[in-house]
Amino acid sequence: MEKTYQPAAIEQQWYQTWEKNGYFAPAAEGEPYCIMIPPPNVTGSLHMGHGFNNAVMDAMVRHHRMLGHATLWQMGTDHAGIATQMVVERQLAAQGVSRHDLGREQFLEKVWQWKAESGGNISRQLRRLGSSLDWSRERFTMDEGLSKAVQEAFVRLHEDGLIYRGKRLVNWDPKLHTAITDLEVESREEKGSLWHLRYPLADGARTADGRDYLVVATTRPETMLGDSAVAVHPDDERYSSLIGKFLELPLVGRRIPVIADDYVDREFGTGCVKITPAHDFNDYEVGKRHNLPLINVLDKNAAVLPRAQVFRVDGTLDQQLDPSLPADLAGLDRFEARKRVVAAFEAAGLLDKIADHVLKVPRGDRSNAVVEPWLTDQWYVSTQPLAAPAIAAVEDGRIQFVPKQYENMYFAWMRDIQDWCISRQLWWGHRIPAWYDADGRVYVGRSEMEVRQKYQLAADLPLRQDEDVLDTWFSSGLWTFSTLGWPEQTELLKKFHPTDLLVTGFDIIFFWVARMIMLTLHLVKDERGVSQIPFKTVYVHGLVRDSQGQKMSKSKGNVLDPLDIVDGIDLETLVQKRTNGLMNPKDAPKIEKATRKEFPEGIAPYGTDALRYTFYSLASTGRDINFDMGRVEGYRNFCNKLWNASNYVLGNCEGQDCGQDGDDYELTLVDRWIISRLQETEKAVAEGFVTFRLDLVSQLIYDFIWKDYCDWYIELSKSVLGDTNATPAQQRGARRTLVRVLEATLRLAHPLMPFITEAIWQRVKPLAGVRGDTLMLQAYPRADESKIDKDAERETEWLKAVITAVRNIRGEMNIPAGKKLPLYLAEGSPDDRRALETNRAFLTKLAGLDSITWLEPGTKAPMSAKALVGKLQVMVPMAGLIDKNAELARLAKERDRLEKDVERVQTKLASPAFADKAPAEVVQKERDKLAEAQEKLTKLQQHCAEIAAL
RNA sequence: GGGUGGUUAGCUCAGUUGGGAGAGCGACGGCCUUACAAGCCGUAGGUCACAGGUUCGAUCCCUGUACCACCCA
Repeated sequence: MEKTYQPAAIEQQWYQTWEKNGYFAPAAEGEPYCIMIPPPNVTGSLHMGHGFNNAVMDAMVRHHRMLGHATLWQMGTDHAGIATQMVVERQLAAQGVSRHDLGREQFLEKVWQWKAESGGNISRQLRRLGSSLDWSRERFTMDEGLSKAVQEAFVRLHEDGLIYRGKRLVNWDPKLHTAITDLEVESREEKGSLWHLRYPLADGARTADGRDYLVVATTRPETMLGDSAVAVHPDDERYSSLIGKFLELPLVGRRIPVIADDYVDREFGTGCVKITPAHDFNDYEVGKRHNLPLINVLDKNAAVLPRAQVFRVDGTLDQQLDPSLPADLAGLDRFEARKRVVAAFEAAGLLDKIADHVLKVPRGDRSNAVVEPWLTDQWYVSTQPLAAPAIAAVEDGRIQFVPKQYENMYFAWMRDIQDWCISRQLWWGHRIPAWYDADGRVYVGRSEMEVRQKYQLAADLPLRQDEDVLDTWFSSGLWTFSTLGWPEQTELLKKFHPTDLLVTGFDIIFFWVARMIMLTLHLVKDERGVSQIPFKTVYVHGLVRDSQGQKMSKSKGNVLDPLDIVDGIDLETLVQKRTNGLMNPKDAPKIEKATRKEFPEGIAPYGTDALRYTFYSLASTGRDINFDMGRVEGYRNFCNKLWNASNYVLGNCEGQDCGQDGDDYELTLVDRWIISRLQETEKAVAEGFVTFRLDLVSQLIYDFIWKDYCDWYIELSKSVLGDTNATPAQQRGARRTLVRVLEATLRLAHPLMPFITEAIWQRVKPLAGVRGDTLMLQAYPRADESKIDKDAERETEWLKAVITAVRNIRGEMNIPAGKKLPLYLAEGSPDDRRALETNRAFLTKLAGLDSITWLEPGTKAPMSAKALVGKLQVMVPMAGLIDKNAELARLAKERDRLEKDVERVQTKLASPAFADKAPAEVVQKERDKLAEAQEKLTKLQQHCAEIAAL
């Protein structure tokens, strides 16, 4: 192997080998295990969230594959209706072409062309992360098969009465010209104004205080054109006499009633609220209660219409109301119209006042345009009937969320679920399988032909298909089964559905998880006709943030590209990457400064394994994952440690007899100890996988490799392999242990760090007597409890404690590491004596000793620096080595510690309540602790006195 | 306003039936000891946000407060 760890030299090569050999596809044998990738957006490029998410899935998948399961982790992307259409439109715009210039068909060709050229970006990036996805079964939501599934789902839901078409108020994005759902709207507080407008009372009516007008307060004056009423609170005495009277709507001249409704907040503004049912969700509800007309005054661009469109609450046209609107406002954008309306009120003396006001402004998450509540015809999924079984599936445990607390979030949303608007006014997406005749009657079916047949329509009756497409999330909602061939009952579907695990961020529980559960339960049945769930477990993880806990975003300039951490990036390129294409270019200098400060040297190439390990170490149950580059570096060092340790093992074992054949070898105490520790680690790791605690798994493996194997076992092995006194059988035993433990450890760590483990394993396998082409397909280590050796562990702990005691003296006394020391041991028990004899060679080597003297009782020891291991006194003579005052200072520290201990335990034991009520064993433990500490303290004080007397 | 999660070492985070607080990074001191300076050895550093309560005993259980974050209205 190379002398130093070079991730770039091994990663891509191994990935290609794995993929080429088809190792990612499910094995023919074994219990099925399946994860469907949350389909990345086809326009997307890899971000830290993907990095984390896929690292987790890959660990689970590799783990199960090595457990011998037929493991399928299937790749796929979604077509991202709005995002993709925007990307392609932007490209066209650069050439001065709009999609309308091209027409629908040609535009879609352009999109497919774009997809072919640029859609594979994310796939390449996922490969770089080592994701063992089955690429041979890669799917795309717009593929023929999935499109068929989408169509089938729509038709069936419609037939079951769960999809309907209706005229409703929707969130309209006037920039993208499409409806979007609540979930795609982000409301943020922005500064605005509250305009107080006077509406004159009609028919000579007067307010209680004698005015001939009411004042309404509004944040959106332009919508007054569509007012249907003014509402007051029914109990508001200021206005009670006016309820049922009329107002004359300024600028428009329409008569509108004063109505009473609980919705009104008497404290807000003037207590009078203008009601605009066609342009506000709350007003829409008020309008329904009072049967008010819905007066739409805006077009699809949110510009004022020349004539209003008036509907009744049931969606039918209202032809009685005069739809006239002020001619000078027609065609004006809503914000321009707002200025004109306010000016007109002011000119007419009807502007009461303008107050500053902070309000929640709804913006589309894609376009950032202010979303307009707008009255349109849309398709809806009726969610109530779907929600009940979806709630039940989680309540009764068929589906489990990990961590469990997210179930509450799910329930809360499901119990208050709104019908889901699934139509989108886009071109890119699944066209809605509905046809209309000239009278606007709607027919739903799988094709025009089927529709004619199904509804017995004349062959020559002109039909036109609905122009709209379906929400991308509708197709994503079918993901777990559409990707397996549904509606056909394919073998894959039978074998792998329900899938086992879904790994996702909590932010899309509503967008995706909940909808998948609803749609799957309704549409997919097993052979006995029982509803299937989409997955058994939902592993919900937090969002990756920067080390300060800030959300990573382009506009904040704190995004990290996972591959820049893998490959490294120089500062200038990083600055450029972060400051290019900003929505707000003014932020560039600030971002540049922060970036230069945070990464003065750019980012070093840390490799995929180190990046992955960092993700695992942060994969605890919290909602935020604060990503810290310091930890990546730490885990890169860990990779390096493993690499170098393996170099040591190979150097000592290649070309040597490693005791693989026959049983002519001997295991020392420490061989048995490391084997025992390995079993315990394997056991705990298995538990960590079952409970999805990859942070604990990563910590266990880290500690085992670095602390147990490298710091102790390898060091101890040197005293056998480099010691001419050791027998050949012992040396064979040591080599055998070195190699076999390393080989098992590589298998243990492989799901987390696939590349480095594979690269090393290839060299280690022949020494360990293992066959196989790839570590990927080896058996995952399982703990053998019979090899857990408590005696070996106890004795090794003794050995480590004595070595540490000597090292402590050496370190504190500034004795050079190379200086060999004489060691005296006194007041030891027979156990200590025995442990010494078994471990004399180890102790000598690791503590750097030139002699060990066991002092029988009564024998006088030279004046020494002392430490205690249990009751055993560990002594390093001071003569010529140790300064009296230095030793006194060291002992003082130790004495302080002991005194604190004694005091604390004494206080505890002195409390009568403790002795009476605490369990006897706890009390006894405290007594023992006190006795031991006191004895140590006495000895220490004695020792201090002796030294002080020198 | 309602809800959820969080607050542990300078920083990023663990802490699993309540019984002497841990890791990595950073800091300090000493070492190129033939796998590894991306390293080795040693050391320091925490009234576990705050206030109550339950308990013999609380980082852990309960209540409240503060602050942070997110979700919903």
